[in-house]
Amino acid sequence: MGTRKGSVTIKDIAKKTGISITTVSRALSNNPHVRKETRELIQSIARKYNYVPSYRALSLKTNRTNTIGIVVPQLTHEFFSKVIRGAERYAQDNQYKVILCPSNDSYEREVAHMERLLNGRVDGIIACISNETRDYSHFTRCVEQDVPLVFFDCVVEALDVPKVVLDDFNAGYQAVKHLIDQGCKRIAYIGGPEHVSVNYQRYLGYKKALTEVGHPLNYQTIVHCPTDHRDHGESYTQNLIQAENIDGIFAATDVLAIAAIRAIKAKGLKVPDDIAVVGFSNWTIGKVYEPTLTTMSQPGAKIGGKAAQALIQLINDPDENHSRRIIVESDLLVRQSSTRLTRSR
Amino acid sequence: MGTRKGSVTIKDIAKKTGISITTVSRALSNNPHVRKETRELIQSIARKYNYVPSYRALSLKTNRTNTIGIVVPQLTHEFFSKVIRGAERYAQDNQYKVILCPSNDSYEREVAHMERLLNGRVDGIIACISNETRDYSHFTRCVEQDVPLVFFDCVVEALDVPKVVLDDFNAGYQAVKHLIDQGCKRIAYIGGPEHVSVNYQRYLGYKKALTEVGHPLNYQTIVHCPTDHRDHGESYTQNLIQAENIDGIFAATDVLAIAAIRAIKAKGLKVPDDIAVVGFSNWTIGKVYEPTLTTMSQPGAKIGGKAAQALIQLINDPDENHSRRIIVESDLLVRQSSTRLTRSR
DNA sequence: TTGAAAGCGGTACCAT
DNA sequence: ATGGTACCGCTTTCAA
Repeated sequence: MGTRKGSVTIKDIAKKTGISITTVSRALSNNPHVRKETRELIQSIARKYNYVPSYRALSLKTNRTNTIGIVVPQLTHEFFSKVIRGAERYAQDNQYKVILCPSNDSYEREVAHMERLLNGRVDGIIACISNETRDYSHFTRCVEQDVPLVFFDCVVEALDVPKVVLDDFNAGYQAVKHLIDQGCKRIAYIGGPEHVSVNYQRYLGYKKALTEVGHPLNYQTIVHCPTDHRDHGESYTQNLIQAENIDGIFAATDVLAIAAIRAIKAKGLKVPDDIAVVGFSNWTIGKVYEPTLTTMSQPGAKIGGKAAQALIQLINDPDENHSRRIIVESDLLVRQSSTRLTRSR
Repeated sequence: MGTRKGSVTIKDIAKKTGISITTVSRALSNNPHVRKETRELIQSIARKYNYVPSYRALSLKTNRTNTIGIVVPQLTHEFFSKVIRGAERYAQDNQYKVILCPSNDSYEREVAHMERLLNGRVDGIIACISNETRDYSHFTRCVEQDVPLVFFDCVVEALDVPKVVLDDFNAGYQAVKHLIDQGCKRIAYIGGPEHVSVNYQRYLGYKKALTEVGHPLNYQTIVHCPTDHRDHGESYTQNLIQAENIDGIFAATDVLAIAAIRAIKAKGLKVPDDIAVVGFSNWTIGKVYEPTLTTMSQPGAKIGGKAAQALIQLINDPDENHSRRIIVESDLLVRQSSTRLTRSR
């Protein structure tokens, strides 16, 4: 009996049959250098006693854990849930398991997770850095120790590893372009912290779209919220529409978009007729809310799947081209909150 | 050099210092039977060469993985996300890591996950069975092999293991009681598949509340949807309000509740004035939707945390009382969709 | 075709 | 205080 209570080892089978450990091992791995009868005997005994090879012994021997770690800022977040789902799906289809490392947007937790992964527990790591993270040495260490690493969404540009990202810049551009096409002239921007690169890229896309058609940039109508929580979104939008005469809003997240719409409604204005709104991320809520929310897609499962794929490639071939950048496209999903041309009145 | 590229082993340090492996091991674990200078020398070398004990060797030796598996039907689901967050949090605080096993409500995947966990990869498992699962032998096997197991939410009653559940029956009762208190006389029920025990319990709570105050049970106003998808919810509700004259709905999930409200609005009726609605689960959307949704709380993080706690207890003390049932209470959260007495007109 | 033994990276018992 | 060695469960080389 092995040490998992009730678990049988190769040694047990060897003893029981009087055959050597070596032969048992060979028989169980269908090595041809074993006589057919011997093999069948051993395999039947193994089946009978419910033999299962020990994961622990195997991973010590083979230096493989068949496990990857996934470091994410948030768990209860539609985008990250989907990323994890996509990554897990790809991993499972390739015999890998996934260890979950939510940092809860805390730098300390993120570092702690990385530390505890760099002891041979996983074969590689997928990570999205937290909003709070300014120092990247825990990731540098990972690379130094030759643990395969792939970033997604919020990445460390300085590190020479594969990165899977949305084309946030172009997505922001498209969103605002759409508002312009709907006839909006004074389009505001409201987004999360500017230092988070995805937000900044979306913002740059906004600027480009406006500049391109010669709309003036009014910095009074550009708001970088300290977080993208609903509460902030509502109050900032309130201030915004109080002070400025706008007819369109591009919100860098759906949460902020819905918060904005609530504020607009509260002021007695109508969406999209008075102010059209486009969000970002395609959250479920946007399909159900009234009006339904125009938004940019952010295919989390696809991003997660591609990240897992890149990681597993890297594990199997450590010398491949590291600095690949895998870009996932975002699509405009037109719904009620922005469709002014087709409105009924 | 160990076999993680760049990783140093105890043996390397022994060689480098000319000290025995044993002493190095002792020094690194702060064993007092090592001379202070020796210890400090070894520790400084270890630090210098970035020594990290091998997780793989350790887990083979100690028969501990410090990892637990969590089997859930869905990942991108607010409730399960929260459960996972709660479980992971507790696990992390107790030096455990979590392996994710989403079954995606597929019996096959659930079985596959369990198989791959029963090889010594984890110290224990937390599980919620999928809607599809009718055969429980993969869980029976888990118990037979003495792998600690804890169920939550959708549990296998027949198995003698700890279970963490919401008091669904009482919660359903409270929800309907609230509608009655609001003056509703003809209250409909709409829920997910009846064979899923949590749905059935909520339904029983509904029946009890009605029976208790002498309201007649009208089976025309009791709908068990094949799934709890929005689409089903909307069409079933449409039929319901078409055929029956109701003034209240208890929906066994928030998804169905919102679907119901959409159908009601589409018919030109008002919530809560014409029909009051109470949902179940306290999803984020219910706080933002208009009207905001009255609902029963379903504290996922708490449930996950308690499950992890029970599991880790079981791991550390396998002889403890197995058949514990840990019941988490649900609270009524009154919002606009049901507040008829305080409505402004 | 089969078996003995070394080794993966640690720990811990038994000597010295 | 320090070192030799067996062992955890399995694979693999070498020998027979």
